[in-house]
Amino acid sequence: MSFDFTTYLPYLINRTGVELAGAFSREIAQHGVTLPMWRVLAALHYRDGLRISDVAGLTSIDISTLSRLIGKMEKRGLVIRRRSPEADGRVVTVVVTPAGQAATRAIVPVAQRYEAIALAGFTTDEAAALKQMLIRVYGNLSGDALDSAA
Amino acid sequence: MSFDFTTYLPYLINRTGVELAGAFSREIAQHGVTLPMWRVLAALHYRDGLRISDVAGLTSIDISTLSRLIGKMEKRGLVIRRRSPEADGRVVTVVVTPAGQAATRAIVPVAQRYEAIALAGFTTDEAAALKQMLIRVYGNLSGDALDSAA
DNA sequence: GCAGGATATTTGCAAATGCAAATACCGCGT
DNA sequence: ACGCGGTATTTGCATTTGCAAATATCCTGC
Repeated sequence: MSFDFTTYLPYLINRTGVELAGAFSREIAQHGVTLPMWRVLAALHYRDGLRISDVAGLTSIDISTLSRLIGKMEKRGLVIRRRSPEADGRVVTVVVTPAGQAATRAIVPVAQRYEAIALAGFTTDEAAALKQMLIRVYGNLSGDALDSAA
Repeated sequence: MSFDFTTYLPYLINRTGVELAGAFSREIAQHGVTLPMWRVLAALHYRDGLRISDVAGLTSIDISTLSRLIGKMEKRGLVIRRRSPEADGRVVTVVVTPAGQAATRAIVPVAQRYEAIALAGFTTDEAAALKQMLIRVYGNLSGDALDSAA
């Protein structure tokens, strides 16, 4: 049973993610935003007015967790839930408030700094290659590939 | 405020980790083991009889969460807590039982299959390069680099 | 125009999580 | 031998999480 823990891809990804999340979380707490909240803000910065389910898809946060998280963010004045009566009445879209935009503006430089720390010593090409490979891995995992394997 | 969400490293790492974890968890549940439990088993497969704090370091699981997790694993007969009276009496080491070994044997092939799925389309060199880069990133994050940045 | 199945979100609930305080133990200095 | 700061683990507690069921709305066929 040969199994080398230390070069096992899911392990390497997990520990890197946890480490990244921990340090970053502590710092953005000063801006009154938790890490999951930042993820939502980042998704909405990419495109404002997304539906809850779209935010879930982008952030990999469970949709029920997200529903409650959006509630908290609403209470903190970061976002607003909006139901459009004209469109599909089941859909809730999430819109960033000015306060949410301010929080995003404050955190983006922190986020960029952390990425720079993570990629210290990487050439531009190396960093791009790493990202591209992670995108490929994600592509391999999403959707049907897994179902057929199970 | 330029910030491209879709090529932001922590984002790419997080979503890949979540996707990987979700599919894999569902499958190993059939073996009566949760994902955090598998992480512990994998760490102990690497080296049996580790201290709780060492397992925490290897698995990136919080030490208090781990204390309770080990308790559950003990109840399921996967591992045993051991306090050696001769050595430092504060230390608890964790030892795998035959049932734990059997579970590990059952899951290792599943784990390998998932890694293969994740790395589908990668050459051996590419896969090695990806892993090596993740190890470098982790190195950049652990320890002092972050303190000086905060 | 209405029943019935599909989709989007919310809510109930039990379990997992992480921080901080408590506990147990070590070893040094006196 | 004793107290004291330091380390390893556990426990208390409030929060977060995710699955499954409930709710609300939509849409198609009749």
